Amino acid sequence: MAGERYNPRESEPKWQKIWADGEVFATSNDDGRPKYYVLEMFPYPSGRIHMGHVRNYTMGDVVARYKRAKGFSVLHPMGWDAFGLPAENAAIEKKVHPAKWTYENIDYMRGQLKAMGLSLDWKREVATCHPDYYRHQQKMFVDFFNAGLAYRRTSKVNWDPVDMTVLANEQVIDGRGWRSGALVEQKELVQWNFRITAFSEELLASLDTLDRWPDKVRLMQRNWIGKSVGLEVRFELATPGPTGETTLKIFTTRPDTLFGASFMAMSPDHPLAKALGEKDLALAAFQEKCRRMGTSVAVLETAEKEGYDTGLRVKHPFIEGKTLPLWVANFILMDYGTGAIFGCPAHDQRDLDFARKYGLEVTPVVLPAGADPASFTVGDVAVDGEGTLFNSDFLDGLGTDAAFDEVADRLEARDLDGAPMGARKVNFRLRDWLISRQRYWGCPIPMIHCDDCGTVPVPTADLPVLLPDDATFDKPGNPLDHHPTWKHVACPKCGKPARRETDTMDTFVDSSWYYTRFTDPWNAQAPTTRAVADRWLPVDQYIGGIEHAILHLLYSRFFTRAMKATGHVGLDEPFAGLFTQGMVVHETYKGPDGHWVSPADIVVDEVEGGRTARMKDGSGPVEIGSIEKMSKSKKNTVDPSDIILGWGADTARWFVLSDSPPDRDVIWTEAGVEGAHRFVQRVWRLVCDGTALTAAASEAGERSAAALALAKATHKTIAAVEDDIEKLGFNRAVARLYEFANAVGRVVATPDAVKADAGLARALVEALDALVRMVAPMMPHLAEECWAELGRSGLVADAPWPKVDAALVIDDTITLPVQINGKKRAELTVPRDAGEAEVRAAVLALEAVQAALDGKPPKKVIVVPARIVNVVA
RNA sequence: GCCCCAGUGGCGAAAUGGUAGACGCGGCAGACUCAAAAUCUGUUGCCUUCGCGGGCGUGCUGGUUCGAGUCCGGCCUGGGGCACCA
Repeated sequence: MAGERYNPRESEPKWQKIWADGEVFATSNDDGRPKYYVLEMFPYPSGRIHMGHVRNYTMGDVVARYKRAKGFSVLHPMGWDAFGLPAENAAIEKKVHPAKWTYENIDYMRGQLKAMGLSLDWKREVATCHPDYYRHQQKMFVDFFNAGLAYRRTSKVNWDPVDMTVLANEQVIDGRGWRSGALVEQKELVQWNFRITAFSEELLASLDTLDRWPDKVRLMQRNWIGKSVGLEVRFELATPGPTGETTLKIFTTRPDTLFGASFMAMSPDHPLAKALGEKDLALAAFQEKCRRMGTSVAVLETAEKEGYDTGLRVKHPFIEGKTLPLWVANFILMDYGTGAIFGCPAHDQRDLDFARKYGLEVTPVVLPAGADPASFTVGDVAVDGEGTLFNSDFLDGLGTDAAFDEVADRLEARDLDGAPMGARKVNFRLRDWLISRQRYWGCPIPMIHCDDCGTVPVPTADLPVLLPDDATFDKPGNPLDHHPTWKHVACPKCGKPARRETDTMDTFVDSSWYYTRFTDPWNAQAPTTRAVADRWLPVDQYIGGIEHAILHLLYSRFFTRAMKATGHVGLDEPFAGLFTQGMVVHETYKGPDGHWVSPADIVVDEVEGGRTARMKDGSGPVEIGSIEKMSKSKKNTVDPSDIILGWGADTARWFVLSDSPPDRDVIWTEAGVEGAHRFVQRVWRLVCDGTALTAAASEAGERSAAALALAKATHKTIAAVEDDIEKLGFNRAVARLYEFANAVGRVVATPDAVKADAGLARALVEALDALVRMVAPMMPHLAEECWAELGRSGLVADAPWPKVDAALVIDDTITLPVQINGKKRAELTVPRDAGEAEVRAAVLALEAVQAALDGKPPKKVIVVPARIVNVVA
């Protein structure tokens, strides 16, 4: 065997079979050792795995295998986020049933994942589209409903009037339906929601406890929840509204700027705006135009600000006789605050843009520090910071915070129609979670509508509510709704004919508790087995894409609380540790005909520092484009199966761990893969060649200098790699292993020295043993092959992580850089435990320091122990 | 538009506020070879110098510090999210 190249095509399936047959990675719920739950975000079964999956699952697998080696009882499961739109699109476009499409994709992708050699417990696999999974989700929905956490309200959707269907935001392109091309309308539907806002304060406060989450994710969630302390103010209308309204309630976080108010604005969906629109054709037309923009906030806020002057006027609460015009404006969201604001253009950019467009007054009332009140003006940039009030009557001279309180106090004390005019209020940006989807391929919402009894939950005994198999997808609209029989059902309360809810759940619901189901997926009676769930949870390390930083993670945090409230789990926070990985990106290529071409179809030539590309089939030159996220549309994808077939899973795994820090994007390159594969072969060669030299290894006495150096390298590497893996710094761990392999290689390259020195041979045995154990979490197949070559029994997958000998990690002397005025000018080697005075004296005696000081005493000498010395001349 | 993040050699990158460029890729030179592949060794930020050495250098710009890739302010560029893609 030695001397031959390592053949992954032969070895990888062999070891995968041995692991599977031995159930090496099956996890028992009765294991007494300390638990470690590592989880990667489960995939949507789109058809094939992509490089992003390879990266994600490799990282998780390294952690899982490493923790196993550290003696933990590791839970490392896998499943499928299997409901969703693409299956329904496939049904429409390819005439294949969503279930068939989904399960076939799962089968194929499971095979791909297995070829990666992941240490997964496949016995716990779940698919969210399977009734064995979603029946429990339906049970929890009913529990949430009974606990007041699920309710119905009216919400807006994007409506395609031609396809008669609700469109996802991504299906609305430039205001038109992606399939029909019809202008999209907003439509109001009564829909199911989860009351996530019941936990706003808690979801916010609890972020502080998630100390193993990235700060950026916590910050994003904090901003998303968007707690703000402000004032609700009821303004008096100068003349009553169309249905007798006398006041307009607004929410503001800046009551201090009230004297700078120059207009009032409300959402096109505000009840008053709607009432006005019924009598004002021009306003109705404006509202219609707003409704055609769709429901996406990003679209609303990037659209040019437009408004319509209703002609109504609103009294300024503090300026006698002053009234403000009331506008309907497209950038005011009905979902935030009260759906109406007062506009203060000088101190809010959106208000300023609006005021400039319509020629409204701009009165600055907050003077930034250092500005001159006489000459201060606002141009096209609003001044939104703190300052001192001016142009503001009784507020003049106050700071912004004091002015806030003064206005709040006065308005709270003032009466308008029998109630205080102002009220301090905490407002959250977070909205309740709309879970209704008017689609087939999702978890049916287990409710029944009865004309007499109202909305009644499906009794537990009748769960699950199964999706009908015989749905049709060639008609516009919701297949569940137009199914001939499915929705007709007897009311569980009174027995009279009633109708099933035909909405299904948002797929984010499915992914909000799968990690809990993994703890006991065999429980047919209940979503969870409390004791088991409580033992495994929280997930110790969750790994997935940064694109899930807000929604999926926030919904899961809510869902866990809701499950706790309904008795299904005993904890609040599901993910103790979170890591967000970067994307896999690749160069793009355009062929001779100007179309995108696949990397598989081209050849790159390196010439004189430059790179050019041409078609493999000789049809012409290829233009190398920018590096972008791998996508089908740009054809810059690399199929993991091709890589695994050509190079082996270990090469692919090593590559995605190498070079790029895991939280940053990684660029897939052919050259990088070749480099990774070279290392696979190099480890194999080292183990084979090294083993051949160490037959005479013995425990014999004194260690030679060479033996000590190798032993030190071994233990320093173990310490460093361990530290790196604990911090998920896989690229650093890889670099340390390269370095270590180089050190081992230098020893193996001197066979005579090894043969003559039993201590060195012993150190080499130890080094190779450690190398294989350290490489095992990353390249498990290669490691097993090497383990056998080393003559070890059993599997390296079952072997413990090597132990660090602390004495070999610490050196006796250290070399300190010596700076003069912050620039490195010399080095100084001192004993590790040298005192500060000793170091200082030695530094001042250095020739370079003497020369720089030129006989004068130093102004300052900074000695940072074991780090650096800086002499200030 | 709003929120968040990133930017360092030819390339991917490393660096608890303390020697910028570890490690890898690529390049160059050499060894082995009839030759090539594979492998191994050396070298490789830029400018300057025969050399020793010196100067410059972490997107731009200003600041804090004995010392800034790292901290703070203002920009530029690229990316993620914005509630029905997952």
